[in-house]
Amino acid sequence: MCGMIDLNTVNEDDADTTPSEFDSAPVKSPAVCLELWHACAGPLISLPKKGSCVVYLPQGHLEYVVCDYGDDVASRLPPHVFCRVVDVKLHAEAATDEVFAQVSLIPDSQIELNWKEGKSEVVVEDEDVEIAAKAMTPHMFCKTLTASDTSTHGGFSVPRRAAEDCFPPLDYKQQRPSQELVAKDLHGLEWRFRHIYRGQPRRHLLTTGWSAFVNKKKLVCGDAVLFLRGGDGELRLGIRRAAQVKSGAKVAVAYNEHMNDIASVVNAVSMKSVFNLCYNPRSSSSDFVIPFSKFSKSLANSFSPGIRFKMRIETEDATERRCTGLIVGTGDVDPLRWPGSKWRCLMVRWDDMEATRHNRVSPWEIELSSSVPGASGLLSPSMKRSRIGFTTQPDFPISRDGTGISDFRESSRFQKVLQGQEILGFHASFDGVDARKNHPPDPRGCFPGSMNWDSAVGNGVRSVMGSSEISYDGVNFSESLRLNKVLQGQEILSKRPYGGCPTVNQMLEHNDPRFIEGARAVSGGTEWPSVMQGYSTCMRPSAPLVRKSPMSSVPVFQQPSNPDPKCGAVASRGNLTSSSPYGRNRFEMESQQNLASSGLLNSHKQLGSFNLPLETQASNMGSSNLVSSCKSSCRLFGFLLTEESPAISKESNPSRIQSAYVHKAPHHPRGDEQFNSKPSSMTKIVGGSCTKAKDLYNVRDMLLDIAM
Amino acid sequence: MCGMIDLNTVNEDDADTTPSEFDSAPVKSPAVCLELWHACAGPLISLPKKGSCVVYLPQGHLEYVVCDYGDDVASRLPPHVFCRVVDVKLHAEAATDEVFAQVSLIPDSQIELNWKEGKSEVVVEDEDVEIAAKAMTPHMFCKTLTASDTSTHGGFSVPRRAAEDCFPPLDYKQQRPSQELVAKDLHGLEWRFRHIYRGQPRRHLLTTGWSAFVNKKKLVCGDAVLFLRGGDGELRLGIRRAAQVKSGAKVAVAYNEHMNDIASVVNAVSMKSVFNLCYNPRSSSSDFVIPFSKFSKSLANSFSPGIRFKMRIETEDATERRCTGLIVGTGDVDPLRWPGSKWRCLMVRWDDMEATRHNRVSPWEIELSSSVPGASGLLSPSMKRSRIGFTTQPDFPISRDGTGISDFRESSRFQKVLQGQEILGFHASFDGVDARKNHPPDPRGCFPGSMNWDSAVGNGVRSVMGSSEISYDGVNFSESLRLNKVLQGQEILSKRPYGGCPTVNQMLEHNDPRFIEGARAVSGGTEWPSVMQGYSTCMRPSAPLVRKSPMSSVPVFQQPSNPDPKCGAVASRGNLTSSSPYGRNRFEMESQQNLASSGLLNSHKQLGSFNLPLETQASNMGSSNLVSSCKSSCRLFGFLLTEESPAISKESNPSRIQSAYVHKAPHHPRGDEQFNSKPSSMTKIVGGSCTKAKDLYNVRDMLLDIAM
DNA sequence: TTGTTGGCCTAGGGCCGACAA
DNA sequence: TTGTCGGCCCTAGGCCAACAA
Repeated sequence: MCGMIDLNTVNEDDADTTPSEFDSAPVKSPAVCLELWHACAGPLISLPKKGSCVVYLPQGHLEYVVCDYGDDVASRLPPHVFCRVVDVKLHAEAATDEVFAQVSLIPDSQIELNWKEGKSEVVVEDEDVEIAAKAMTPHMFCKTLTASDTSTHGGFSVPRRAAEDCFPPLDYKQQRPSQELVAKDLHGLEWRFRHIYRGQPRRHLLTTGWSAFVNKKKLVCGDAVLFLRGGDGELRLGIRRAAQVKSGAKVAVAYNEHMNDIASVVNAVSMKSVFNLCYNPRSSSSDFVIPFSKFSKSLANSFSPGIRFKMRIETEDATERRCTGLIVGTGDVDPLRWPGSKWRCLMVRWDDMEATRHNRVSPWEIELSSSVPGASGLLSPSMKRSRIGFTTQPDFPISRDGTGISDFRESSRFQKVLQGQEILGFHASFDGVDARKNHPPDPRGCFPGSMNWDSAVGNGVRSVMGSSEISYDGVNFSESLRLNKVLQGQEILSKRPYGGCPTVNQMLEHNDPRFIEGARAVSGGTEWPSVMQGYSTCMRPSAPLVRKSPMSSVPVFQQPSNPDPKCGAVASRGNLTSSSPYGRNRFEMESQQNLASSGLLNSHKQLGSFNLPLETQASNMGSSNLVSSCKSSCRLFGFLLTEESPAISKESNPSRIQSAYVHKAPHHPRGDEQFNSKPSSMTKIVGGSCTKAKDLYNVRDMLLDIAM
Repeated sequence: MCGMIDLNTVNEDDADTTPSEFDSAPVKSPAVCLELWHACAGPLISLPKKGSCVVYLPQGHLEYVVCDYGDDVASRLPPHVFCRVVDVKLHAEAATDEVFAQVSLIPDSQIELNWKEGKSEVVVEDEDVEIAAKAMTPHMFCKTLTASDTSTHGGFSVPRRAAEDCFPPLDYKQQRPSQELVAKDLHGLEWRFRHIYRGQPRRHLLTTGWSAFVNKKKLVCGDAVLFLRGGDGELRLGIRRAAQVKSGAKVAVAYNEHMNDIASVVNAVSMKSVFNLCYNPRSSSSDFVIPFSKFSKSLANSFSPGIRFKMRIETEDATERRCTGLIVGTGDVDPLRWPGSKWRCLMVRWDDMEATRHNRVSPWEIELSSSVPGASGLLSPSMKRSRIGFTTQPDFPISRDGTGISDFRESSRFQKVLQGQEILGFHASFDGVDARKNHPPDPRGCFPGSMNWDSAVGNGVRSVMGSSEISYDGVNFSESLRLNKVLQGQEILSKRPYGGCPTVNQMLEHNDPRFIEGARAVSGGTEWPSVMQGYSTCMRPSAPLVRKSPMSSVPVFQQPSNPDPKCGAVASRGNLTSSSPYGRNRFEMESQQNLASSGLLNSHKQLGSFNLPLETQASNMGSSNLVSSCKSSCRLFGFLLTEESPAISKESNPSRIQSAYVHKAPHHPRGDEQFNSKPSSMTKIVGGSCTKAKDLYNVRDMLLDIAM
């Protein structure tokens, strides 16, 4: 009993170091435990790797922050800011323990130039050796808190295997084995718990100290806690909060920080200096920073009206849905301010009508269902020319009757785990058996990392053709590795060393710089008519669009001509004015897709994918030789799409940037002496909340450096 | 018991509407109860009146926020921004209940022009009739919480008179009279308390509900609560927190908001549009917005090296000290960025050496000790010329042996109240009996308001001579009215209707616009040599300053010549290098001052103060015909200066702007349609925290309107 | 008159095994 | 295996009068 009181007292003291209600303005701790950070971020996280190339889209960023904004930013920024990742720092909110990453980017016009010229150098800085080493953390568990866990009445019921795996062993010979656990949270704060093994039947419990933790962290039923035993034996303790509505104040803070971000980008682009964005893995998505490879590969495709596609969409509970739709047009969202921007340049029509999804998507968000391996790459040069030169060739064939083709990579990524499943470290067997069976690891020992960007962009793997299906095999393997363990619907992440892959520099098929440069200087009529925007759809003369009425949401297409003979799919003939002609049985549709894509795979492989690329960021058609083995998985996936089953439907999707960049760290782009001398004094004033102080400098920089 | 539980439950529910620890970013409620706001703001508050004229000094504002800043602001703003007060809105912080006011200003160059031409029109908008009517609130009390009040062990002990005055009467015939009190706080939230009259001897207590209030408001021993029964009988409940160290986060937020303020000023000045500043009555002072009348009157004086002055300085516990010193020079603080600025243009030397006060003050901060009624006005035209034209006349005589002359307005303003003193409404007798006896109210029924700016600036009363002692009588009366009730060291504010005074437009003695225009275009040598700054002191040739060494803090003056014969004081002869020659007995000094000032009063009255002006903002010498009756008050004042006695030393000082402007509300200076259309949608996003949302618009405006 | 203290009651925090899903 | 419940203990919140300043 004395020990229990001591525990409580200790936690009470610890609590004093946490921010009080009065000064809980968002303050971030500078650095956190790497493995704990990843554990808290969850399996969906994918971060750009230091040294890799990305594309930042200020248009998307601004749209995410405000629906309406002035022309000033647009006039100062290109629609696509090509950058190199200078640094990636991991942080956690002091008040909420929410993890986020600070990504430092530096504009690098060379990336764009190289790309336009068709060559692409990607420098790989293998600074992540120790990161990779530390990333292996098998001893970890995550449990969603039950009502009992969070009630004031009792303690925390520890799943048996979790306790045995993560906690120091108890002396079971004693009648009531117990010990004191000390676990550090993301901020390094220590939390002490009494761990006891008692009851009939025996079970592991955390008693004293637990309720203090629950109170201080404001945990509620549905939140998850996460214990992790590091290689050093130290116990770490993290939180994954249940999806919750953001308060007005939080929204406001996020807005503020976003505007700072954008202001700093404006400055940084003109100064070619570093700017920072913050990456919040668990916030709602708005992909305004994407890997360069994903960007370039997606643009290697041609997006003609009538092409079917699919897209993964996250839901609040971190589960994922897959939606399919039809491209109905292309064109600038905002031809005045962002001419030539690829941001949401595709007008789409979704298959499920009840969804109130955006009717515009960006090329990299989607995967074309009807793309043919090799076709895109083979046709792309002429495509580019046709795009500019008004040829009558359609960019791409359209699958027969509009259903398009879907791939099955999704299904293999779903690792169904039921309650009571074993917790396994990396050394244990993988759940992704099918994938491994069919695609043994790269003989050169190239292990994909858990963070897709790292392995993909960092290693600079890029297919010659720019078609992502070339790299499919490797990706599938990578993903099966990534999400291999789940306990009670909470993923157990087994991280892999990465960075061992050799850099592969390959040529891109894009040779026409105008494709990216876009119609920035073009008022209309050349590329995508900029007078058509919003609900209007644009297309090339070869596939003229006939709109019934300006406000009609159901445009009518003439059927495209010249379907690609190599493609197993046939151009759509359906009159698209009929309401949702695709609303047919999912299984039937996907079976069709299976046939089409499996047939395509072989022809594609013949095109010379000499390497096993590790990434699939480029969104294009999916095809897989796993088709024969994943029938049941497909059914599962179809089931998941129709029923909400969070415990099973948690999916790992490393090929997306699913997060919004919501916070920014400071930078001082100008060498102004007065400003350089200021931070120290200001930091002193602000005291402990160092990051907040830094944010202020942004405002100051903004105001004094830029505004005045 | 059931009733008690109900009470607790109700408060628990109420608590849900208060911001949680997670979203306690400063959010302000849009409007609060006027009388409660004033009660919480305390007696030191003085707000500019709607329609009145003020001078905003961005230099002071910037210095308050950052010690070091770029040249951009300065190049965009004049040192003195003449403005009209468009609006004054009262607010309270949602998280802390701290009151603040939002002051909307619009630049008005006409004020400056008129002033330079010697004429001054001040429009009085008598929109405050209902305000004045509501401002009368006799039924109020304020109690500093004791250890018992804030302990979890018990409730709140209500002072008997307070309970009888503010709470609904109890049925004392019952054995244990009790009732439920419902009081609304600044945000309109209702708090319920059980009010019981029990114990032996009987006393009033708040039991059930009290601890919930203490917890939710995070009250600690030393904070004060404030009950107020409005005219409608509704009970109101406010908080005055004890002086506390601001957290880093708070400092950061304040910084942020200040920068927004300044940015909006830059924009507003160029656009001649409205900008907003926020006025925090209880924050530390930095007078960068002052009433125009105070500004102009103070500058009507001549500030020559060697002149003695006094200045009121606030201390943390809201008490006030009065400091005296000597003017040792004049000149720009920052001749490069703010040439001609009157901000802290006076270099001073304080009498008490241990004080680490700023060695520069602004003219309106001080009151000259040796000014002679009429002398300033009579001499000022030549002064202006001499200032520009290098005459050899000293601006002003200096009192004999450097002690100077102080007035007794201070003393009459102190209304000593001991514990247990009666609570009296306005209708009751004043404590300022002396003042009333000697200075009956203006026969025209002009009652000074509790907010000095209102009566002073709003009524536009200005003396012909520009010497504030002319208006002394009225001021003294005003102030005695203002601070007439104190209970337990907490003031009970009895507000008066104001605005009943007729506008009096009078000519200023300033005819030379260059006096104000300053040496903005002058590089040096004409007015105040701008090459001399920082520690260097400037003076006119007639009163040359001999500094022992450049870094010496003890400059040596030649004694000024030509003391004004009308002045009872004689020019200082003391060698000012001797350390603190003024450090003598206060009473002796003040007795001297009494004699001097009383002698001066008559001569002054002969100069034709045909009106009874109501304000004393202009800081200049004080003189009073109260000299004979305020001997004891003087002693009290002297006592207060030497001993820290917060319960008694609380002083009303309406003639200062003692607060910093720390927060700003939004404005949309640009007529841009896009911006005008934005607020509604953004407000919707932010939801309840409307003011926060507005703040965001500032940032956006800043970024998009100005920066980009 | 009112701040502080001890007495006393009780709601709820917190540890336990029982029981059942 | 583990979520929930009732039993039980005990702390601390909270109401009270006594006492003292």
